Amino acid sequence: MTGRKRKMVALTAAASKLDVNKRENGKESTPKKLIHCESDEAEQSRYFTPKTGEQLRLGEEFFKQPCITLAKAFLGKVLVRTCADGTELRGRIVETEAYLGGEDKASHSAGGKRTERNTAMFMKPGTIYVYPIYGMYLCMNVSSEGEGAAVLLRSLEPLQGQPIMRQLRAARRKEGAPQLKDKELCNGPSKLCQALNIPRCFDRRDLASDPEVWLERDSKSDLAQNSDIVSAPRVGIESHGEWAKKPWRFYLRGHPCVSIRNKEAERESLSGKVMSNLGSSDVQSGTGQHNVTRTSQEYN
DNA sequence: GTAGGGATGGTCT
DNA sequence: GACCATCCCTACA
Repeated sequence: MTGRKRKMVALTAAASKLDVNKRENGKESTPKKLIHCESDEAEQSRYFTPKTGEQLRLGEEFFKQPCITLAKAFLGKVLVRTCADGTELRGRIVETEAYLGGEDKASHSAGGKRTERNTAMFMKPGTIYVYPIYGMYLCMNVSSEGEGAAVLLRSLEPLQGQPIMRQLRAARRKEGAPQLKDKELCNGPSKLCQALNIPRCFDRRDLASDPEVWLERDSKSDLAQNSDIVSAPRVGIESHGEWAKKPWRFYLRGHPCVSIRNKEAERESLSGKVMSNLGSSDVQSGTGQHNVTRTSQEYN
């Protein structure tokens, strides 16, 4: 049996377990053996202990922002996914990309093109757009203000439910592969969909009102406000000419969960900050820079 | 740690 | 039929 076939068998087995639990409980559920992992204190986040019972959820007003503004506003916010048994998976957003639609040729909605697949991009701000890519992966976007505009969620910092995330991610990996570190659970657009069990059927759901997935402000820290946001060209769209160069990927400088670092962009934004601090003109205009208060060492 | 190559099937032209 | 907003594994430094 090839490695690929082994993976498919493992995936099928994991899916079967979900079905078994669904039948036993009369409702969709996370596998029981996964639920028990939740109580493992040693596996809890090193970064953050979530508060409970607080009204932290972001409503529809939050999503009514221009695409680039929203992409930056997402940084530091917490994506929450509930399992049928009430277990919650949490991850802090540390990397996003803005796709503006219209003239943005790298966007699925470029030129106002509307298809069955990208319908969610044209729905009200806060609508989830889930699409398959490369035949075997999914990516999750959230629509923003603007015709056909949406923000791609690229990376999360796992905060809660890491054992479950690890199980979900392991289902697609080779048997006997080394265990994933926390920072490797959600450091890519498709990885975060796997780790939070975001299925294709979440497409067109409303992030502001859905009972199974939502966005929260961080109850403990104002990470994004106190961190430095790096603006870099978007990933994987090299074929789109000048649009590939637009610095519309945003991530928290030095964060270990970012999928791909762009050292050139980091240097440029840092030198721009120094110039700015010296009283120069707006070198980094429009790149959303903030004060530098953290280093990569603080995250490790 | 990083670079290179292969896998994969839905979507669009 | 070509493309693709990715991921994983392996080899090598």
